Amino acid sequence: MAVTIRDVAERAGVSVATASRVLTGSRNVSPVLAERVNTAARALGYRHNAVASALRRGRTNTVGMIVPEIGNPFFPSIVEAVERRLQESGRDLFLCDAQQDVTIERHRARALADRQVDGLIIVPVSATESRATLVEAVQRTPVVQVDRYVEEYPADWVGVNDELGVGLAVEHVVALGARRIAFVSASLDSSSAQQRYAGFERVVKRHGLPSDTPRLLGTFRAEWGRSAALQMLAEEPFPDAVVCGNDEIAIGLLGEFRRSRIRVPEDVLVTGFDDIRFAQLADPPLTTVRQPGEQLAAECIRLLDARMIDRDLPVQRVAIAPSLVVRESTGGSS
Amino acid sequence: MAVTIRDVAERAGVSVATASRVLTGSRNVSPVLAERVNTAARALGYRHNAVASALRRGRTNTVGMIVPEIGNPFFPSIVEAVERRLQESGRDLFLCDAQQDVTIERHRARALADRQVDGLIIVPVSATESRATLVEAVQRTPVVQVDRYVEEYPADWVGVNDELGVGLAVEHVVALGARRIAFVSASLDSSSAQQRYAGFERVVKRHGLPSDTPRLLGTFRAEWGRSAALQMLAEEPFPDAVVCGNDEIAIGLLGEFRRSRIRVPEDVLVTGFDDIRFAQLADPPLTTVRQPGEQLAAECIRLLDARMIDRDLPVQRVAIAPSLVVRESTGGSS
DNA sequence: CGGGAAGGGGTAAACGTTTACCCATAGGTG
DNA sequence: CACCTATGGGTAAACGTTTACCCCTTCCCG
Repeated sequence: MAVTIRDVAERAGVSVATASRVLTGSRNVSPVLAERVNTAARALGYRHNAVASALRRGRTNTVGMIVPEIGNPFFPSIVEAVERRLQESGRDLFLCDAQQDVTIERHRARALADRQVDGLIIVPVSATESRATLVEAVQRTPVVQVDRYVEEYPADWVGVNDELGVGLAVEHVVALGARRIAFVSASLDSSSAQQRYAGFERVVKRHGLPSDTPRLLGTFRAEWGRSAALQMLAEEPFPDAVVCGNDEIAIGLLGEFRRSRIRVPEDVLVTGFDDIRFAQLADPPLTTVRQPGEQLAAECIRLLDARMIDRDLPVQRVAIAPSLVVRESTGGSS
Repeated sequence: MAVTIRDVAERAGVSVATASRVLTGSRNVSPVLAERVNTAARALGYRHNAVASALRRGRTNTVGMIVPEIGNPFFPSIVEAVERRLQESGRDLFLCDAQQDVTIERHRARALADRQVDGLIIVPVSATESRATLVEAVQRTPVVQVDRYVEEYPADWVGVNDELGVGLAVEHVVALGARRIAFVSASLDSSSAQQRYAGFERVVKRHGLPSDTPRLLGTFRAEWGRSAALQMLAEEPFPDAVVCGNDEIAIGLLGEFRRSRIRVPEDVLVTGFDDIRFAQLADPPLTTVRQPGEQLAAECIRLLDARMIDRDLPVQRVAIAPSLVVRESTGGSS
């Protein structure tokens, strides 16, 4: 079998305790013995057994993360940022995909907890149906919600102020003269969808804009953007601007408008949300609300670490203000 | 602390052995006792400790996966497919991101092996510099390479026939009358880049096409597509067609062409590779070579399972034939 | 020089499962 | 009835670390 710490100790002529102390640096060991242990370990090709260590210490130096769907290009950006942060403290990230399914999400959460991750970062699939999973997870391990959160259960959260973000987009198109503004987003299953919708309604109301414009709620996918576009094209009057719940929807919308010879931004203004990689590559480049991924990640790890130190800390919800990125889909930079 | 199998056994009035046997189903237990154990477990909220189990059994029911960069939209699609496959056999996937860095890649591989994953699926960052990592991993656990492979080290691989795939694209534009064909791709660090380049040269040579057209090798990113486009615009003569090493490059290229009022496909034909989600949303929708993600995933798991059963199996390399998806960037469907 | 503290070493008991091994009983067979 | 096998149960030894606890020196200080 594999070489164990026992083999190392034997070859170095010390006890396993000493070997362990050298290898983990948990206590001072005389330089002579330390050197002997290190050479023995190297010579034997010793590899630390993280499972045994985890069993004994009760911690794994590992953080779990669950995202609703890794294919949604917004999530990879935040995963990458989180991973970079964790690396600084020498921890590893295990990433799981819930495939937009709360049952799978629950399985993943359990699998991670069963493996004794030191903490869990989760973007809940649903504001309501992910609650049970979250509650269970919180009892087992420190948990931080990112981007989305679960209703009626207080747990740490860090994300962008969605409500404000969509507000920025609406204000922007209003400033450009739009009056009839449509909203295309995902159905209100997730907190982001809810908050973004609320932001839209708030600003529309505040400016006394017509409220009979389309509010089309489907999914956060480009497919939905396409069909929403078709739906709007079939109806009169056509809106001055379409504010979208995320970039993918907006990109789908742009594609369909293009096909139908609707010019953006001349005939209609379009905005997105997230500022994913492809937003600036869209045709025309997409005005959108940028989520500051690095900050989100930094805050997320901070929260998680705080919770790991003290499970009884008061719940924190950190909302970071997003910023508007103006591109050609609303006429380009001022 | 948490409730252990010992607590369950006690409450059910049986030995830990019996409790374990009921809970894992490893041996027959009389229905009466089984029922008692199950109710006890439920009542106490018993959760299986996967770490302890892993230590004792030497296996974890877990597969590790490392991709060069989760932000590259091709990888999520294959990750999703792999995850679905694994789910069928009740295993979990732990995904890691190498951030395009062979050092991080090595860390991740070790972290996964240290945690006793039952197998490792890896898309190597580099054809040469990932070799050491791969060799080390293979000694510790069953490994399957996906999409890319490492040079001069025989290990299982499953991927698409890149050489053939690019060939399809070139043949396609040749059939449409293109003579001067440029190639924009990533530098030849990875096997995919190498194979795709080889496929390009082979078909160009076979048709006796001019070989003084641009061969621009940078990265697999849209950014690079942009600058390659600028480079080509600055030179005479302008090519009839540009075959790109992946979709992201092609999309960057399309963006720059659009800005420079070069019409696609009228002035130049453009093809991609991968058929990522955004290929059909590009402007114009992108003709590309589709990687059959589900098949890749299925084959990958099959290989991994075979290798888990017998470590001494001869090395297998499975190349799946890709297919061409014709869209408007080359004039649309025939 | 007595006593306490500090430093560095070892022994062995955890951590929570799984399972090899043993034992008792029941049932079948010659 | 002797013997064998099948079945279902328990005991306790792993799995590889970490660490509580103990011991022995050495050193410092009053």
